[in-house]
Formats: sequence, C-alpha cells, structure tokens
Amino acid sequence: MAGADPERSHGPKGRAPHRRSEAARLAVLHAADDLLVERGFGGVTIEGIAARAGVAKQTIYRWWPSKTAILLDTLIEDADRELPIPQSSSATESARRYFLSLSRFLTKEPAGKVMLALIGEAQHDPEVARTFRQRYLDPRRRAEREMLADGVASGELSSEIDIDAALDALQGPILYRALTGARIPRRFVDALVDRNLTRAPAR
Amino acid sequence: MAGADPERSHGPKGRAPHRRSEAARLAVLHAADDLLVERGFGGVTIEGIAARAGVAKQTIYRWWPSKTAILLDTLIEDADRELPIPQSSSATESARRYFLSLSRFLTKEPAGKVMLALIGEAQHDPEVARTFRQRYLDPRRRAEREMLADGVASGELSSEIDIDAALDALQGPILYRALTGARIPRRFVDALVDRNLTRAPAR
Amino acid sequence: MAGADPERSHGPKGRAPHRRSEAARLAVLHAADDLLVERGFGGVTIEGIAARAGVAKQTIYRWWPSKTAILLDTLIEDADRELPIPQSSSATESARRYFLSLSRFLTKEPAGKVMLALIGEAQHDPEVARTFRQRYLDPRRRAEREMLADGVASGELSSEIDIDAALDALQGPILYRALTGARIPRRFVDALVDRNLTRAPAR
Amino acid sequence: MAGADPERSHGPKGRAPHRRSEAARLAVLHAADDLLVERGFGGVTIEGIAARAGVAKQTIYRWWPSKTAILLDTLIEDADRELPIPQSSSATESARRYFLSLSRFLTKEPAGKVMLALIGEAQHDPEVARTFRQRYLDPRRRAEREMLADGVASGELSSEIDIDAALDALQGPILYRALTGARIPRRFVDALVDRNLTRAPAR
DNA sequence: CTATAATCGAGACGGTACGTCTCGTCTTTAC
DNA sequence: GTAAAGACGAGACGTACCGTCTCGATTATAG
Repeated sequence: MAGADPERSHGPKGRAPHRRSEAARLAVLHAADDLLVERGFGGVTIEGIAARAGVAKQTIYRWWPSKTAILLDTLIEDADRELPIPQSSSATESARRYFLSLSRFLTKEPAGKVMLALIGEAQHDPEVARTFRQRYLDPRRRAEREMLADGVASGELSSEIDIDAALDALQGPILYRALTGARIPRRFVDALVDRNLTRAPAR
Repeated sequence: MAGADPERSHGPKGRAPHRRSEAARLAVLHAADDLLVERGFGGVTIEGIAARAGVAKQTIYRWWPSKTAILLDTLIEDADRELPIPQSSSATESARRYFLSLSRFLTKEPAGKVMLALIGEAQHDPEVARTFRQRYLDPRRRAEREMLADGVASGELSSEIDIDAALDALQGPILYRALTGARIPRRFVDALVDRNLTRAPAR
Repeated sequence: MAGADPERSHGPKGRAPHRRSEAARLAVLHAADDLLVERGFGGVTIEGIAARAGVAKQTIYRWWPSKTAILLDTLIEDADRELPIPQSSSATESARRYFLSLSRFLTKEPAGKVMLALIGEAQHDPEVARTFRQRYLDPRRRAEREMLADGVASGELSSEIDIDAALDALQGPILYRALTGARIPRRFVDALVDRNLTRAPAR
Repeated sequence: MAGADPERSHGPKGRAPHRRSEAARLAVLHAADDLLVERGFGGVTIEGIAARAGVAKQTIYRWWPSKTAILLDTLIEDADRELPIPQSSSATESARRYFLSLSRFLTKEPAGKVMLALIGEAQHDPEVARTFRQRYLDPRRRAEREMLADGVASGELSSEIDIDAALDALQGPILYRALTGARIPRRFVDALVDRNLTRAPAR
C-alpha cells in the first residue's frame, strides 16, 4: 500500500522536494473521512472522494492503491494523535487509561468508525488485512507491549504474565463490543484490567 | 431479511401448499458458500451466484434481499450444526469446550470465514448489522447465557458474576485473534476460561 | 460490427421477438446523429450518446462495438432513404440525378456529414474501413453498377466502358470537393457526367 | 498552426539567435511519423511522441498546437521532396507523370498515409481542415494550376478548359480510390488524363 | 381436466463505480 | 529562456454488477 510517501518523510531540507501536492493529499484524506462518517463505508468511493476533494481520480490512483489505503492513512494520523500510550508511573494505571481511551475512540470518534470499517474490510481482502496489520496493528502492539513490559520490569506486574495474551484479553472484549454495536461502560474496562493485570495468571 | 422461508418450516412431509424450488434454494446457498471460499467476499456477487447455481437472478432476489442475507442463511445452518452448546454437568467445562469449538470454527472451517465476513460487512452496513445480531448473535447469546446460568444455579459459579460481561470477555479475545488472523492455541482459551469463570471478580 | 439486428429483420410475424428495445435503439441513433451535427465528430462520445439518449452505456456496448458502428447504422438508414438509385429510362439521366443528389447529400444534409466523418475515421482505423466498405460502399456500388449496366444493355452506353472506373471518375471529384469543403455547382456534376458517360473512352 | 519555426527559415549556418533545439524538432517529427506508420493514427499521441522522441511534453506544446500540426509538418517536408511538379515540355505529359506520382505516393509511401490521415482528421476538426487547406492544399494547387496554365498558354490545351474543375476531376478519383483502399492501376490514371485534358469539354 | 397463477431460467434495461488512458496546463530543477 | 521531468484537473474509455423489468415455459393446485 501507499501513504508512506518518500518525500514528506525526510523533511524540508531535502534537495529535490519538488513534487506531490500536499494540498491534494490532505483534501483526499479529509474527503474520505467525511464521506465515511456521512454515508458509511459503502458511500466511500474513489469517484466521490475525488469529486469532494476537488481532485482528479488519477491523482488518487497515483498515490494510493485503493480506498482502504486512504482510510488507513487517515486512521494512522488520527490514532497517533488521539490514542497515545499514557506515560504514568503505574503500568496498570497506564493500561486502564489507554483502554478507556480506546473504548471512547471506537464508540465515539469518527476515526473509530474508520478503524472498525478497516477491520471489516480486512475480512474481505487479504491484502487489506496484511497492510492493516503491518502499518497499524503491529507498530501499535509494539508500543503496548512496552507499556506492560515496563510494569514487569518494575515488579508491578508478575514476570510470568504472557504480555500478548494479556493485551488480546483486554483488547478483544472492547473491540468485540464495538464491532457489535454494544455499549462499553467504564466499569467493563476496569474489570478487564483488574482481572488481566492485577493478579498472576492461574496456570 | 429472508431465510425464513414459508415452505421449509413445516418439514419435508408437507402437502406442498404451493411453490418454491428447494433445489434452487440449496443451489444458491452452496454457490454462495463456494464462491466465498474460492474467491473471497469480493468475489461473491449475485450475478456470480446465479451463474454458478444455474438460477435466474430474479429467483435470488425473490427470496433474499442481498448477498449477505444468503451468507447469513448458510452461516446459521452451519453454526447450528457445528457449534452446539455442550451439555456437560460442569458449566466451566461446557464453556471450555464451547469456546474451543468456536476457535476451531473461526480459524479452520469455511463457515467460520462466512461469520468473519459477515461481522466485517456489518461494519459497513447497519442493516446487515441489525439482521446479523437479530438472527445470529442474539439467539446464540441466549443459549450461551443459559449455559453459564446453569453454573450459577448449581453453585459452581459465583452468583456475583456478570454473565454478559464474562461471555464478552471470553468471546472477544478469540474473535479478535480470528479477525486479525492470529493463531489461537488451546492454552489461550484455557487461560481465558480460568480467569473469567473459575474465580470471583475483583470488584 | 453490429446494427444488423437479427430480430428487426424478420419482421413482425417472428415467434419470439421478445427482446431488445426498439425505443433504446432509435434513441441511440438519434442522439449520435444530433451530437455529430452539433459538436462534430470529436463531440460524439459513447458517454454523451448514452446521456442524451437516456440509455445506459452498457446498452450501447451490448449492441454496437464502437461509436462509428452507431454512426454507420444511421448513415445506412439515411442513405437508403435519401439516396435511392433513380429509376429513369435513361442511364445517363439516372446517373446525373443520382450524383446531383449525392452532391446535395454530402454538402447539405446532416447525414452527409456522417458519411464524411466515417470516411475520415476509416483512414485511422482499418476495422472501420473494412466495415464501412462492407456495409455501405459495396452494397451501394452494386446498385450503382446496375444502373450503368442497364445503360450498356440498352445500347445507350458504350459496351467498352469500364463501369467501376467510370463510377469512381464520377464519385471521386464530388467526394473530393465535399471532403475539402469546396462548393459543388450543378454544372460541375453535369460536366462530369457528360465527360464520363456520353462518350466512349479514348483508350 | 505552427510549423513555421523562426529559426529554421534562415538556414543551418544561422547565428543561432537564441534557442529551440533542432534535435528535439527532428526527433518529434520522426517519432510522430514512425508512430503513425507502426500504430496508425489512433496510436499517435502527444504522450507517445514525447516518450519516443525523448522530449518533454511541454516542449511539444511549446512549438505545435496539436498532433495534427506535427503530422502536417512532416507531410509538407515529404511532399515537397517526393511530389514535385514535373517540368516537361508537354503539360499533358507533366500531368500524367504528376498524378502517377501522386497515386504511388498515396498508396505506397508512409507519407501518403499521413496525408490520408490528415484528410480524415480534417473531417472531424474544422481547425485542422483550415490549416490543412492553407498550408498544404492551397500552395500545391497553385503549382498544379500553373502546370496546366502553361499548357493553355502554349495552345496544347483548350483555352475553354476550367482548370480547377479539371484538376479536381483528376485528383478526386485518385484520392477516392486511395481513401477506400482500392488499387490504382497506371491505366486508370492514363484514362483520367486522356479524358480530362486531351479533348475539349462537351459543354 | 382444464385454467389459473406463482415459479423458473434467461437476459435486456437504466444506473453507478471501477481502474486506465490521454489530454493540455502547470511547476520544479538544471543548464 | 529552453529543456526534461512529471504532478495536476479533467473527462472518456470499456467492464462489472447492481436491482428492476419483461419474456415465454413449466408446473401444481383449485375449480
């Protein structure tokens, strides 16, 4: 997939930064976002994005291979901003805050709809699944792991904990409720954190 | 949605009140199933189903409102057969077996792919979400609740347990791993059951 | 190419004339004709024809392989109506009238523009050239030959005449003037007929 | 249109007033020519010419307004070289040779294809028609008229002859056969010359 | 034992969006 | 100021499916 444009990344000093319109890039991302919120995933079409962004279709195809790649770009920018790993002294407390943010993100934020839509699309298209994992899930998981690893290092969490299993045990129920449109009360998250972090695993 | 066909319900001995070709119905369900497995969700089209089933498009539209309705019909038939609620004397043991079956179903069975695809599609289309909940998730949840309620009644499980929360805490991580294409080892399920059923909640 | 629809040809008695919309067919032909006159050949697009005819693009592609095939259909219908071979007792007189009609057709009639456009397009596309010859030029040439052959049979024209050469010697200059946008006065045609039919060839 | 480039006119010794790359100009003309021969008129695109000539698109647009202007430039150079007006003592004999050359040019030479293509394109685009007439047809016609006028002056041809009509009567049939892909045997041209030049018109 | 009526396979129809192609313009960097 | 490079807005291309519609043909009750 695309999105990782070579040019933007090396900043303004580059000696030949002479192409790709940043204005067009942003117009496309915003148009895609808006359309998803207003009309749902089925209402997001390349044609529609182009029209609303005031951009030629070819400009979209030049930089993104598909509409999901565009949505993935918007998700990554939004999640980086709205779902930072909290830096608290207690790993348990960090996790609690993080997963509460995630609940709010998934159920309240427009960007949360993007994430659910991408998970949905990943079920239909292995290429989407691959890129979604690679560009969103994996990097985020690395940061989440670190959060818990800090707790293990400080002795706050048992050293016998299986970090990935614990993260899935936290992430899974929250996502499941979001996917099925159920509500996610604060105490549901609290209970998950208590059960999965505050005590050593039984086996 | 459809699926609730008038004729099938009163069984095969029926005095054949009127019409509907059972052959066509089965051909459609099988064609849809096959196409999903062979070509993925995007490869399932009404046109393709009709062609492969040797059936007219109109025949499909007469009985199903959309391709997801067809897939939902196949899922319900398959899940009823392959995901029964175990009838063991211990609720914990029933749950363990049930969620192990679910893991296998989601990761190994073709019908599991159908379920993941429908959850995916539900993220894009509220009507699909509604019907999926109504015709699949809710009835199944009723049976699952009963399974745990039996354990509470017998004293095996704490009476303070929040049954829906516990079911989501079990279901969620399994589904999450299936949705992200991760492996689901037996011991992952065992740990979930242990943590969420064998001990009272902390709060 | 298309146009020669199997259904229309065998008349009203046909036992299963249950498809292809004559209304759509006519709407397409008229839309194409109108666009050519209003906006020139470059202004004729399948998309434009479909929009103006109130017809789906696919309906056009179902029955015609290209826009020139559509124009050829309109030309054939128009030429059959407006350029009949005159049935006079004198072949010379018939030819004179016929080529005067042709001059008027090419310089004044909308359908004449269609013919010039097709000759033009035939220079760019061998397939167009082939079909244009096959479906328009050749049948018409057969009728024209007959017209002169009658004159030879009756003794009005020399039996040494090379009929195809004579027809080209008449047709060519008229078409050349039409192609270059020159005027074609009646006396230019008269002179051509006199020179090429009223006297025996020199060699 | 273009083609009348400022620099070329004062020859190769030129003190090189400023810019314009002669190499680029030739590369463009040759690329256009080659593409027309290899892929037909539809295969000639500005983009394709630029790519094959190793030239930027903008360089083409700077000097030519359209692809037909490029082709017209190649035609003019080629026709000047390959279709000179013969300088024989007899106007009839000059005409015979000239129109035989024309036949060969149109049916055998690549440049003849260019001419047919331009006549074709002139049917679609009035601007092309205008420039083609102005830069190719009219100058050439002036020379052709002179050829016959010499014959009239010397008494070889009747003074009653309508020179333009005669030239069209010669040109037209040859072009018509070329346009329709028919063969043009030498004796067809001979007969045309005999009929239209060696004897006085009937009316 | 019809005849009536819903079903069926077939496929044309008006549409929408796809992803590709080329257009002619514009902008950047190098010479 | 010209050139190579190539991104940009624009819009037509031909294809794939959508969901609706008509068309005989088939078939099983209901009269």
